[in-house]
Amino acid sequence: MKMVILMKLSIIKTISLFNNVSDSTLQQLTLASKHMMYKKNSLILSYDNSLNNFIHITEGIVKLCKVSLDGDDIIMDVLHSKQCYGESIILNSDSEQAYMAYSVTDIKVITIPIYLMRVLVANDHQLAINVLHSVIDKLSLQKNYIEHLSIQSCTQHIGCFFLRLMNYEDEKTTKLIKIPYGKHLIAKKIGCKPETFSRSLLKLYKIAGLRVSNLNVYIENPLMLSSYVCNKCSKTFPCHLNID
Amino acid sequence: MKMVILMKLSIIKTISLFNNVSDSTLQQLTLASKHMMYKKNSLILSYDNSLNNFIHITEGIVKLCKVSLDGDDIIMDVLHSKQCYGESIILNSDSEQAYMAYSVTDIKVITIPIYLMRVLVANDHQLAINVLHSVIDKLSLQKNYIEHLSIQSCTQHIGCFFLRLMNYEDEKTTKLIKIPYGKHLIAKKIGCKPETFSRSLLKLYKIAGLRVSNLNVYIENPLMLSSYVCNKCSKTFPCHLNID
DNA sequence: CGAAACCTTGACAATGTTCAATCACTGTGG
DNA sequence: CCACAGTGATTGAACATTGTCAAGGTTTCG
Repeated sequence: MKMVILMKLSIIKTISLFNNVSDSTLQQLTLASKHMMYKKNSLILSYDNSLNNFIHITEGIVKLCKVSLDGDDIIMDVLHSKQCYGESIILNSDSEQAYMAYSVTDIKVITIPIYLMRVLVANDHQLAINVLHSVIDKLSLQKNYIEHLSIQSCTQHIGCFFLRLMNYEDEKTTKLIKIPYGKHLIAKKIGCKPETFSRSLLKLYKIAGLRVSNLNVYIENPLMLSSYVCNKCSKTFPCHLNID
Repeated sequence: MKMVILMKLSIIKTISLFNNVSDSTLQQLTLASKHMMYKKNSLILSYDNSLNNFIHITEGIVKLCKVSLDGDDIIMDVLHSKQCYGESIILNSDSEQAYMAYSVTDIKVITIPIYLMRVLVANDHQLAINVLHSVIDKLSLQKNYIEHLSIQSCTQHIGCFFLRLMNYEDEKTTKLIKIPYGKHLIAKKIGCKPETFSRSLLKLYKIAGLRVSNLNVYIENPLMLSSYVCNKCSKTFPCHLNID
């Protein structure tokens, strides 16, 4: 039993949100955390659960969604490993924030009861600062996202997605990248229809020699791609966004 | 001189971000704050200034912008009285976050050096919590905004804007509202061209009897409007957003 | 009154969506 | 191992929405 707790502790310690927090905080987090594995396409958090749990992705990819009145599901976010969800409900468990979470690949996650997070943030100043940091980062990413939404065409969005993926996969600008999840989901995340996504890939081939086969993408001319994608943006290539 | 400081203090105390912070914090905020008035269409913060100042709008309307590579300006946000800008740079003075701020109407604002905010947040737990609260609220508003962006048509956006304005102006659903700033700016904020904005107003007239004359808007059938606007959203009327 | 800024309108181009048909890939059971 | 169903991806044609450009109308304010 002790072994399990030590292992949990060592994992909790690797989460940047918990850097430099007090030993007491670490201990409580460790004891209350649940470490779970799920198969691809499982329901991780239902509407209700998402209001009561903070979640950290240790491995794999998770999508957050809502269901619209006419039944379609809306992709709110796609989380990769080392990302988390639930800061927003620490101070304010607003039902507007209730999402559903599904695994997109096989995953490992850690969940922590939100009431505990609430207590700890109220008492551990360092934890509060860390959470603040994390939320501010998300806010910045979202602002960039909104900026992109209002400026870029669909084709530019997709190019942008690949450019960031390139950045993310390798510090040097790789020409060969791997799509992390299905095109259907990418299209939804970007906010267009799968058909439009397909056609955009064709355009990107003409523009920058971007070739897709299966889940592999080869970009012949990354500079050309970035000049097409980023020409209307306020920032210069490479975009310093991670996957958001 | 003492009178001025007392007045400043009393104003600082009304800002919800500073609720329940320590007396020492209040005192430092009061001494370091600058209370300014600007005429309509003035530059409030340049790119550089916006990285060094936290700003709170006491009265009037302010717009935050960036300039894109091809010279257009991009509206990042429109702030109303009691709103503030600068939490994002308290922990991370990232140049991506540098915006320019212009007054849209005559305004009164308070600025506080960001380095002071940084020190105070690091030491005053209550202040850190308040800032966290504020940032989380903004994050939620942005998530809703993104949801709307990806779901609604331009006409729906505009209808949504008016519905929220109705909510904001009066607790009861008023039928008569006043546009707070020029249509040009609304269009940019919503993310469409002025021409499209114009045409959308016509559609809204046909749908819900929405009439615009000058800066006055009369909505004959608010329920009809909300059913048109909100049919694809995950939330029901009335939308609990304030102006964001 | 008249200039400048703002708003509206029209015709057309560009972009994205819808719907239907087809193709390709995957996994299952015979 | 193959046939088959089911899912996901692509393509085409018609359609809807939004953007662009140009012209003309309105409001505001000196």
